[in-house]
Amino acid sequence: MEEKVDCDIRELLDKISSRMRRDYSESLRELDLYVGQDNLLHRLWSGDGVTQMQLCEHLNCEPPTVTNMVKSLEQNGFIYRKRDQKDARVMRIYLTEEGKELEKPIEAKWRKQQEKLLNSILPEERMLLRRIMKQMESNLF
Amino acid sequence: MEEKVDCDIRELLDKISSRMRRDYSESLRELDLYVGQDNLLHRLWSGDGVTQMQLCEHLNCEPPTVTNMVKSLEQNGFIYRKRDQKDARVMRIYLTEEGKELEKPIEAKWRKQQEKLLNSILPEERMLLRRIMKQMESNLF
DNA sequence: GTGTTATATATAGCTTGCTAATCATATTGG
DNA sequence: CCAATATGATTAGCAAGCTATATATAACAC
Repeated sequence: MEEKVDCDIRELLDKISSRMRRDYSESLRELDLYVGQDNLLHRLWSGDGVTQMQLCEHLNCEPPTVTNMVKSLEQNGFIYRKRDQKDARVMRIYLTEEGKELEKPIEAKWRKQQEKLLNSILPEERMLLRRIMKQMESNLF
Repeated sequence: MEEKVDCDIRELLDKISSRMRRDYSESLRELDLYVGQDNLLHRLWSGDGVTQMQLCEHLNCEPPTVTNMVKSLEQNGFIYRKRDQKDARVMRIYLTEEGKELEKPIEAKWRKQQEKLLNSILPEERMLLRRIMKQMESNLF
């Protein structure tokens, strides 16, 4: 019985996240972005000139993934790359004007998505949910 | 303030699910499977001879995704395809012996993963979490 | 019965992710 | 100073996911 509840949680998490990703992905296409690229841009909005390794850490993904995302975002004109002056191995990533302009529309989409997700869930429940999820996060890392 | 809490929830969900997927993916490689394929097999364990459209619905994904997954699983010898007798458009998917044998090891991995995820979260909290997530699920669909 | 429309699957081409292997540059040890 | 090692990024190749498009078959309309 309790086993079943736990199992539902794993499945539910899976369903919710894949559905969210799908919805969100569709919504981002309006801005000529793919899902995940918004997170990379998010990191840049709080400070340009970051290395790809730093993006790896922030996105919690592997270097080739960042290489691909950066390539795609550069081709679409949202960012540009510049080789570091002191260390020629390092690429530093900067926002273009177009990239900077995405901050507000993306934030609006985030807000919209979280409103949809949390609809009719009470503030106390949200607090509790957040606490439990924090615990789950630390369990995984 | 409350805005911030909500935002954390969206981000947390994203982090948790991507981390879970990553861990799980790595774990499945021991069985020569890729993440997502276990869900397809899961549908077959509760009844063979399903069409690809039915798999689409169960996995909540698009037809080309199922085509690719089925191709990969067939090449690895876990399933086989047979054209329907009455409707020549339809492909029916069946488990091979190898595919059937995966049920227990995969269930073990599920259990292990959910134990890791829910570590130190109390039964009452789990019940509540499940209820809130059910609400979130219905918000999205 | 033939033409049109609907349905099931497949193909092409894209991005996100991964791993394994490669390349270029830095750093460190002798 | 030069060899060995470490580090940052890239490339190749794979699977999950998508969209748009194509193909084959079925069902429906006239």
